[in-house]
Amino acid sequence: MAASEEPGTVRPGGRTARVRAAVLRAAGDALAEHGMDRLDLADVARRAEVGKTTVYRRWGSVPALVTDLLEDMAEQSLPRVETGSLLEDLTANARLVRDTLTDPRQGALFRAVIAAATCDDRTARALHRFYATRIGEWAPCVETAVERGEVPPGTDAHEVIRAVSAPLYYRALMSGDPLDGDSAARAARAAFEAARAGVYVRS
Amino acid sequence: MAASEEPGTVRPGGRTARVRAAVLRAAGDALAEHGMDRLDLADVARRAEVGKTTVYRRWGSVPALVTDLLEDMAEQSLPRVETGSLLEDLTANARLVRDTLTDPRQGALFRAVIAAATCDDRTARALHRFYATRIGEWAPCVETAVERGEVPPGTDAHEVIRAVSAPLYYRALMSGDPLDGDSAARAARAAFEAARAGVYVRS
DNA sequence: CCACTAACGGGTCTGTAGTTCCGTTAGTAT
DNA sequence: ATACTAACGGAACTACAGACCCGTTAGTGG
Repeated sequence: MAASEEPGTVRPGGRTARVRAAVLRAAGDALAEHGMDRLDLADVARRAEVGKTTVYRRWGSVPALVTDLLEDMAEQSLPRVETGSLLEDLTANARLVRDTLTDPRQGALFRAVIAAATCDDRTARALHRFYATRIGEWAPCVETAVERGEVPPGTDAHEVIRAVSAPLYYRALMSGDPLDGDSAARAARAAFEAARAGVYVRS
Repeated sequence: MAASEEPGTVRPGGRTARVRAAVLRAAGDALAEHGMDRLDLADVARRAEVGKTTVYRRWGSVPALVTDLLEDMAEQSLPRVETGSLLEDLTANARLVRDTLTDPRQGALFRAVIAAATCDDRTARALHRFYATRIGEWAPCVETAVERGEVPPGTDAHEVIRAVSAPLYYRALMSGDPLDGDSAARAARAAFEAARAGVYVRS
């Protein structure tokens, strides 16, 4: 008998699922309040009204819990817009990213996850998958823009989408400059102009 | 007598300075090896060949130590180049940032500091000051480019420099995409083209 | 509906990060 | 050169995150 599978895999039904949901929610709350270094699994258990043992058994470490939280977030995909203009699409994306980073709960959560990824390889991989998914969802709007002739053929769609997010994350995490409405518009315009100039054409 | 000043302020001479240097060096080594969450002040003390008590007394917490380390790094300013062309200057800057983030020691250190800043306000402020200084050092090359007529008048020099770094940090910390030579060149070109198109003109 | 056992949960134990105490070393002022 | 005391350092102490044990609850398959 293979026996010791991960707990929660054999009976993923009612209680197990409820516990997972409650713990992830509590972990999100705790992360948003104090950073990820002050995250105490016993505290998460208390908030989730769940036995401390359960949290240690199912997740074991802070990075593991954060990773699971992230994978849960990745599943809740937001619908992507598709206007007729690349600049408008990119601006919509920039606004979405800006709103996420500015939101007290979501923003703190992203900061915490990114911090956790610098310490733990599994979390880092989960984070990379998360962004790969998100970027992949938005890439088509660049591809249709190529077809419309808005940007040169051969433009790397993923690179354009990354270029929109990058300055916003840079402000949020590194430079600390305000993330106002202008930042989002400027990030979108910068990516748009660079793409039009052929900077992102694959060599 | 005001008495209890911070230790190290009254006699900053020989021994105190030596201890500070040894501890900061050891902290850098430890940060580069395992992430900042696995940073143990006792371990730092051991590496620095210094009493554990001293480390706890002078810094007390991981974020405080990281902050001091960062302020120490900020003082060691690298000379900035100034070719006759904005694109070349920006490319030089991009290469510098890329090399820093790719270097095993420096890269790990920056990741750790950024992670620490998400948990601790003092560290965050120190990090923001650090980037403000670095960006301020490079801003003049944009200003001379404005005078030469390479980019429109009213262009926000700081914003251009930030735009060069942002995609590189984004790759290093969030998306996990490789930081190859092309990335640096592309980051510089993107910032350059956006600036030329007037995206960074102050409104 | 019942049996079987996966998964939970309270209580207790342990390793270690961080604190405190007090004697020692070495900057600094005269 | 000497005195004064800031700052260091070893050792013993404390508190708490995380591991473990074992009895209880509730999904799941017949």
